[in-house]
Amino acid sequence: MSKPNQNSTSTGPTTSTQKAPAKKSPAKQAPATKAAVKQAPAKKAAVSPSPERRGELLAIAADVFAEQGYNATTVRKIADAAGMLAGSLYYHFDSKESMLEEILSTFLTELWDGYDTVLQSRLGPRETLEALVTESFREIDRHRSAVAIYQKESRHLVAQARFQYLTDSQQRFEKTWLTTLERGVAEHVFREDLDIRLAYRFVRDTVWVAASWYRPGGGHSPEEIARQYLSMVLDGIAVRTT
Amino acid sequence: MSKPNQNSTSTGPTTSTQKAPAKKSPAKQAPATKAAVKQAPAKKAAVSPSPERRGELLAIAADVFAEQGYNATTVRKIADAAGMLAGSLYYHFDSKESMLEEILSTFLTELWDGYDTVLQSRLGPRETLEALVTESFREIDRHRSAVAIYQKESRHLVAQARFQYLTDSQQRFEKTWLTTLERGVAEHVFREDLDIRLAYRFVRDTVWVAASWYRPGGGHSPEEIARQYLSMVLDGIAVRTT
DNA sequence: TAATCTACCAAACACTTGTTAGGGAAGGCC
DNA sequence: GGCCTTCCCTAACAAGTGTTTGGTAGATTA
Repeated sequence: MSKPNQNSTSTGPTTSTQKAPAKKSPAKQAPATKAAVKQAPAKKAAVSPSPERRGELLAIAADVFAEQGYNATTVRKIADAAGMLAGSLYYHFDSKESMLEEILSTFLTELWDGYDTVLQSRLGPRETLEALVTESFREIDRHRSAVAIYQKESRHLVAQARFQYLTDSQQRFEKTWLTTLERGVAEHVFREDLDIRLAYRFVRDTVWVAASWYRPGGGHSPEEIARQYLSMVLDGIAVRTT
Repeated sequence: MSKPNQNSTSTGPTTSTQKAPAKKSPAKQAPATKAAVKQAPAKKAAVSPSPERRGELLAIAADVFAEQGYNATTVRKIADAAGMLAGSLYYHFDSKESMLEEILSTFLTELWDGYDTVLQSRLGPRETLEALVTESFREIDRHRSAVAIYQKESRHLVAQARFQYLTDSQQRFEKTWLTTLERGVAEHVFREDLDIRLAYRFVRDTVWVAASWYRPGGGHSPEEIARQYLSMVLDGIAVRTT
């Protein structure tokens, strides 16, 4: 009678794999509606529940996921935080997992929008690194919950076909950074005596773990933090002995 | 008839708070045995189940916790990995949570043993930092699962009185690092133009996130990784422009 | 040989989990 | 007015959860 939800807006960033429902989730539940699985009912348009409300609820869910962890978060807790009952969430979303997916895919889409803008500027390697790091801190500022969730859960999710885009994004991420670092070494702006993969992980991790402690409005703007981080990453914390 | 378990060996590192059972866990379950909660039955000695077997099982549990996450890990999965049934675990441990506690407390105890050895040597600030970082990578090498668990779960656990020692350890950790950094600034071996708290988080995070990708026997020894990390942290990845 | 321990199994328990089905109040539109 | 849509509630479900209880095979001790 009333169930127009589904994730019509999960654009599936970086790669538009758009896998069919696949259906795996918790247990073989309700063998009712035995058909209607074969090919997905032609994507029933893309409307019904207002996208604004979805966005609100997703923001709430993201906060709870980030704070308690995905598995420790029950749909009832999310509903509580939203001031409604558990079942009501299923008017907007078709599963707890699809909320997670939409949160992460939205974040990654915007992240890569920012990265692509940087990369298209074709800056030098050092300037590219600076711009990428700064952009990363801006994304942490904007999507701090999503980043925290990504950090904690992505490792367990990559196994599932539904989250294929996480793997894709990660690979593209790695390639982007490695290329930048290698270019820097070739142009003699980055040290060549370092293991480049180690340096990659070093830069990557130092940036993103900041999401675990960063709180917006805490005296430091993202750009300010980025500047300090870059100063440490590029020049180190030791005093120059010249 | 047979239930000699309990966590007699959880020494509760850094601070021996030794809180009583507290009993909170999953729901108010089983109103049977309504008494026997009031004051904990006087710590029934400290023997029975062989400590070796406990250690084996804890190592297995730690691996599963680290890989799947604590909440996503069911006791049945642990039992599976150990080649036994879920209920049998309760001969050795009195709860899933107490396994987690023993894993983390064991790790932290050994970690602080190592740190204390370093700190007692009264090295200069730079040498202290180098030694602490190196020691950290050795601990990651030895307790990689425990470190991974600590990274992922400690944030949710600090709220519980049972895990008070996590907070204690964290505070001591912070004080140790901040002092070392401040000393370094005072002695002009570390840059003084940096936000010291930011530098602290920078160093702390860069070290410990390595546990998420580090795999022992992967070509790099802990000391080797430490050396490279230290090189980046201290001198940066950029080429010196003198 | 009998008594005792150790370490596990088998089966259940009380409860929580994600999810569904049907219904209904509020408001806009004809 | 009647109708439809939007958004939520009530109440339940089936499976999965941590944990307990009682039992027992096999080694160890007496």
